[in-house]
Amino acid sequence: MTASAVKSRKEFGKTLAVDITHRLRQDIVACRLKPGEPLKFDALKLAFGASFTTLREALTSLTADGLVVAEEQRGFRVAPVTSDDLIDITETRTLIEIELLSRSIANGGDDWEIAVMSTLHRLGRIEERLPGNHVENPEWQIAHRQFHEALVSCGRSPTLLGIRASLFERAERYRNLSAMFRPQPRDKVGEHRAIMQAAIARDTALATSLIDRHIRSTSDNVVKYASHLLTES
Amino acid sequence: MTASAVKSRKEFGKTLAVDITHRLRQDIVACRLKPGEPLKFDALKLAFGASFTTLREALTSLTADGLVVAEEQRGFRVAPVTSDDLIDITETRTLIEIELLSRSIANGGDDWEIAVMSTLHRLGRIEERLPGNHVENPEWQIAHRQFHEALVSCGRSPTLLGIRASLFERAERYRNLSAMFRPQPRDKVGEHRAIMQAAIARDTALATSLIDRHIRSTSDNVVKYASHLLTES
DNA sequence: GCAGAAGCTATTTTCGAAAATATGTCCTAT
DNA sequence: ATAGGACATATTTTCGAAAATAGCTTCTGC
Repeated sequence: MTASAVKSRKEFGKTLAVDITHRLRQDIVACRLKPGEPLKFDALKLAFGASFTTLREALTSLTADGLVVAEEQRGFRVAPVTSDDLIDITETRTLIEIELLSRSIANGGDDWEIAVMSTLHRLGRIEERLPGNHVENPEWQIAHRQFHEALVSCGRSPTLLGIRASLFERAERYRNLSAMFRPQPRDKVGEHRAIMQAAIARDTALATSLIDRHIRSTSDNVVKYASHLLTES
Repeated sequence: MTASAVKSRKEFGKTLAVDITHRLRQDIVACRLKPGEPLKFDALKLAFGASFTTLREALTSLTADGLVVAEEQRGFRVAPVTSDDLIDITETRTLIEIELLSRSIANGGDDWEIAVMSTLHRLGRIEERLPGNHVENPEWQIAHRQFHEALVSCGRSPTLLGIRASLFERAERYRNLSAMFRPQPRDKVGEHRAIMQAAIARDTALATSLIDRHIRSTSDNVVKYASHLLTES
């Protein structure tokens, strides 16, 4: 267990349990906690400086997110990574992302266009500064997430947006897994720009088809470079 | 607070926390715990016979399901019912239910057809026995849920099926709310049979259009008979 | 009369000990 | 040798007390 060391308390939320949930989530998504790894309370206590109860609450939250699995009376483990799970996430994401992007294109106004363009711009600037493998760079990850969030931000469905956010995180874990072994990052700049342009142009058919391919090709890349890490099938 | 009295321990799961999660969920879906009602630990302790910690874990789980809302440092409340939320759930359900039904029609074999027909048959028998308002009857509720589950059971996506199950529960709470005030139950028998027939006939377009209307009309009925209970807008 | 502080009460949140359960080891009988 | 049982250890799960926080009431100064 090489979890994040004890940082400043209550970085993310008002309560310790919420804070630890976020930190555990980050550690799992970043694969600092390895897929399938048992999450034992003694070790977590040491790493996060919280009691059984608080940790238990955090793990229960993450179980709902699909990042942790619980076996009753036998504790918690980091959710394993499998090709079936990756396929499942990818298919579900395309369905939901396409729906939300369509709605955003229909509903978005000036502010939406500005948000999409500016988040993409920021992402581009970060990529210029770091020509290497930026997927491991947290700054890039945040900007990347914010661009995709901006695209769907006018979907007007809290439920669907919540599901989308959760799936994005589960997928991000697989991306991080593959990034460890990918020699050079594939060029997403062009893909992102094309999606932005189609969205701003209100070309729903093109934009959704591009986002569909974007999600699928990301998933294919994971299979290509990290298949040896995926258990099952 | 008129929650379910302390029943036999560990009815649903191996651990007490999981058990209490299920019981609390049932109480919320059945509206025995009213929407918006504060869930105070002293009262819950009395009603469920568990400690702070265990209750906290259960409430955290239900927060992820959208049946409970948490305000940090200010405790938990039963999720309020609002027209916006009902619309959101309904729209999201149609999207996901249509997708899963299409996939089931494409993938389902003999076993699937048998499951769909037999669950509908059971539902019909229960409705015959109880010509009144059967929505309040737990036996009917289980059979109704099992019929709809059977329809989508070959959707082959654990993630999507999990989301569907969660949304079904959230919608069920609204149905129960409206059932309290609806004078006579509308006749769902015909609707259910038509959906079953279209599904078995592998008429995807018809089946999905029927399920879409089925979900929307259920939602409309809630608005019709329980609008005075919905806060916001 | 009222704003704001200070203290008191109600409630949530966190903790570490104790109970319950699972897992591993060693012994015995066949 | 091996299956099965009994003990010992490791780990999770649950509990109630203690700490932290929010909300309410009262008091004071203007």
